[in-house]
Amino acid sequence: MIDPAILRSDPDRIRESQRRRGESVEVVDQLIAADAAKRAAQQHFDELRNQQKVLSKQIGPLQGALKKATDDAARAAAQLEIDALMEKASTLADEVKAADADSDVIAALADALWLQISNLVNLDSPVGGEADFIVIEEVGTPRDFAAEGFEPKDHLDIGEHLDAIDTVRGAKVSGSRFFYLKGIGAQLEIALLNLAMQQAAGNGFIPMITPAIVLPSAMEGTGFLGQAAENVYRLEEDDMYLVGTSEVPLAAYHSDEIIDIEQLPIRYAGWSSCFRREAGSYGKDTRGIIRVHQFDKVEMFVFTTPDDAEAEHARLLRWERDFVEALELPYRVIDVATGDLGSSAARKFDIEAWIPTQGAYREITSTSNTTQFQARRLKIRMREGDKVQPLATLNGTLCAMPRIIVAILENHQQPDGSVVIPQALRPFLGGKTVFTAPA
RNA sequence: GGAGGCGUCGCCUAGUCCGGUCUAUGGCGCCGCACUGCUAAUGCGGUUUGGGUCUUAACGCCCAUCGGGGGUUCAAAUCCCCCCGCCUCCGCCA
Repeated sequence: MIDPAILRSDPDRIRESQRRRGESVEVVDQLIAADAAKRAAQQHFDELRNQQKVLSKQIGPLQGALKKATDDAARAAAQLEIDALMEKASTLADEVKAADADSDVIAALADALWLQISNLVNLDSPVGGEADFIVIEEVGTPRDFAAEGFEPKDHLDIGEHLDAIDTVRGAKVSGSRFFYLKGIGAQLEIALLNLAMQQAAGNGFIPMITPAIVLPSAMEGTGFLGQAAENVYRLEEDDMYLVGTSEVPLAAYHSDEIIDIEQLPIRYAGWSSCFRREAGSYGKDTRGIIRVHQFDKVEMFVFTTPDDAEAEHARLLRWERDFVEALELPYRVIDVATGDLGSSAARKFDIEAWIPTQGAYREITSTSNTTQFQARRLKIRMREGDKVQPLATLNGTLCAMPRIIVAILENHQQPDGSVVIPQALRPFLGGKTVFTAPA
């Protein structure tokens, strides 16, 4: 959630953000009313509760005096006094109970509205929908296969030729959008994992292997139960969720904690399986492994100060580019438009790799500055002297396996169906330079 | 899955049997001040978090917070119920 103080001091800023996102503006006005009502109800309760405590504290000592009293007259007098107070206290107790119940209902309403407000967009983000991104830079030159004299095959043809990818049996066992990585394919993923983790560790990231099933609080805290909820697998029996990214367990790792500012930034590189229902994507990318229900990913996640967040965001993008460049893939960087940010991000940069058989750039990484939005929901704060305030969190893809594998196979394929291995990966594949079909 | 024990404001800990004197004890750590040639030691004071209110601000005051939720009561860390987590033992198991 965003800073509640902004709702009172500068609601127009929130309205403008919602407008740029193409999300509800009137929810802001509902929230202003609900927020005021919440505070009023709380105040009413606080007052009554205070009266009740005052009364209670008078009754206590009187009870003691009553026990100690020796003569009947004193006992009767004390009893009389107690009875009078008790009567008042009794009606007050009912009022307190009612005020408490009221306050709970009103607070729940306000809290529910808060969850509908997305993060404040960065004013530098291009305004618009999915197609309104800005291309920041194109790097590398797509190969000219015509000049080389052959027609490029798509990643699935190559993967099947190398016996590296098996989507047919994936579908047989688990249904559509599931696949096996086999032989060379499995080795390739492991090599990519090692390269990614080596790079991340070199940049100060702590390697992490995270849970892939989390409680609702973690899912909600990271903002995945809003509009994105339809893409999340839920375990009905246990009321738990399969994560779509290790961003979730990494962000929630420090939930309810206060971190000394001296320890920031804290950087984690998380490795986990990711699960996505891909609801609403029927018919899209049905061939191959570009869009699948389960895949593995190395995710970078950073806890830092709000002041440092933008600079860290630039660093995350740089590290993502380093990785893609190490794999010798042509790519471009885009500045994602406000309507396509997701609820948590204030700003988002995607890297898209060139996919020869599609003649298009396709997303392979995404890095978001979620400012204090997730931290506030997850109660992750930093201590600076005697001040405590929510810190900033950021995330970025280092290596989403299927899409990187697609890009490598397609961009580095040879006329004979083999695939040249990028230099950087060779040390993790026993020095092998090329993938060829098994005999 | 079964049996037992436990969960207190950074860490450790008292309090829970028997409700009010808990405004939650003490130690460690940390912060400030004093003393000191410096350090150490010592002394004094402070030190949960969130919300509200007042204020330019600070201070102050009020409410909540003893794993979470519900209940009993004028009053709950304390009594009752449900849930969660941790530990020990047993069973099962990659």
